[in-house]
Amino acid sequence: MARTQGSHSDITGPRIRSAALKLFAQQGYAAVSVRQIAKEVGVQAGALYNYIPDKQSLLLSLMEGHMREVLAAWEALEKPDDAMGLLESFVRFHIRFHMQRSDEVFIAYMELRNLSDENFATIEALRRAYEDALETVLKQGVEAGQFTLPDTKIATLAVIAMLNGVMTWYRSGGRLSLDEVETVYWDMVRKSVTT
Amino acid sequence: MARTQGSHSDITGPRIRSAALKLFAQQGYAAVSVRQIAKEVGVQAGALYNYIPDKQSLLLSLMEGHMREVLAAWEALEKPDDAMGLLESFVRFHIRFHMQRSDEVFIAYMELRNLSDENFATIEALRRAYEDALETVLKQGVEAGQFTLPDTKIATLAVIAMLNGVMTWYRSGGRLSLDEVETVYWDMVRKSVTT
DNA sequence: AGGCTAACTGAACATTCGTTCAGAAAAAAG
DNA sequence: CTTTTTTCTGAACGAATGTTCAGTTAGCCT
Repeated sequence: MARTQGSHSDITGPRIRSAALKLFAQQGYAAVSVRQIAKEVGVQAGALYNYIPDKQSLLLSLMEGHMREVLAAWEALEKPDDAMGLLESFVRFHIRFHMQRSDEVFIAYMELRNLSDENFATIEALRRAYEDALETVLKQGVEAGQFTLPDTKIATLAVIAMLNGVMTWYRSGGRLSLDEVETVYWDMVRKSVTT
Repeated sequence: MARTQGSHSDITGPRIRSAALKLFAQQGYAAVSVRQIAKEVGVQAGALYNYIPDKQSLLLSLMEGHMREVLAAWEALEKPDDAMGLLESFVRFHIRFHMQRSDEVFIAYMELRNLSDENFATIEALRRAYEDALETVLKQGVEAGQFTLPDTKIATLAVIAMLNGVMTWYRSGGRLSLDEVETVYWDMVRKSVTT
């Protein structure tokens, strides 16, 4: 046997990516074998190499794709222009967007150490760009006298870390709706940056 | 050759644990081989099995040991009895303690998925106990009218996530001293839980 | 109908993995 | 000094790893 029924590049390619995404998030990059990914797709291990140069490139591609999507989504969002409204937009956007892609987020934050130095630098630059988006908002608020912060850089990291925490515990169908969670977090963030 | 000069169970045991700790934190449990740990200790791979039943037990032991130490250290701490003072104590304790053991923390939060179901439950229970310590403080503050929180459970998780964020970026010798960092975070936490 | 090519199989490759164990040597006990 | 015990070596085990590739077939084109 060789080429199987209904096989198609357009289909197999994305399926490899989504299978890898799910498995990497579940078990970690190093713990997932190429054969495991192939099995999930329903194909032999060797077939993957028609789509990826090697395992590490697959990881990089997943991470880089995710980071670029986050940035693009934030850029594309319609935003108010006062700092307070911007910050609320960011908080709600971050929680909503990241909750919809918890696997991608998990990988992007956990598998950095499995990247080569060069690839690491690539991803790190993208993450910094996203952090800068928030810091810009905070700086604007400080200048306008709306926020009181001794250090916008630390505040940026603190807020993002806090928001990322949602993904470690929130499960849809739980006690609170996603909208309620957004509001609770926005409340805490707002208070933490104002006087 | 067999037993080498100066070999001693009392020495090799801890050295295995600390080598494993360092390597697991650096590269992840799944990516570190038993032979790598052995090399770091300066011993052959087989020798490790005089000290551990298997690789997984080593991971569990490291995680469990850490969690118990955190809990014990918090219990042993001398604390004020008003909620505000307690919360400040917790924030400063958490940052200081966890910064001194960043490897342990990293492992305890990242390698949960490499644990068997039973072992996972053990660690999860210990983590919950620590979270409860903070939630108790928050509840006390809410009852006393000092804190304003719609949901102490979420607030607990949000605060811990925020504090844990320090470890992803703080490096000693940087722009701020650990004490200053503590103060900045305490400021944000205090404001986020009060009106 | 027949040929072409894209898509996949299945076997093989050298390495590495976690783990076991008989035996050797150092340290402790007598 | 001799014996016992503790601690480690070195080789071996089968299984699994990432990756390559010649061969086979399904779907498209003419």
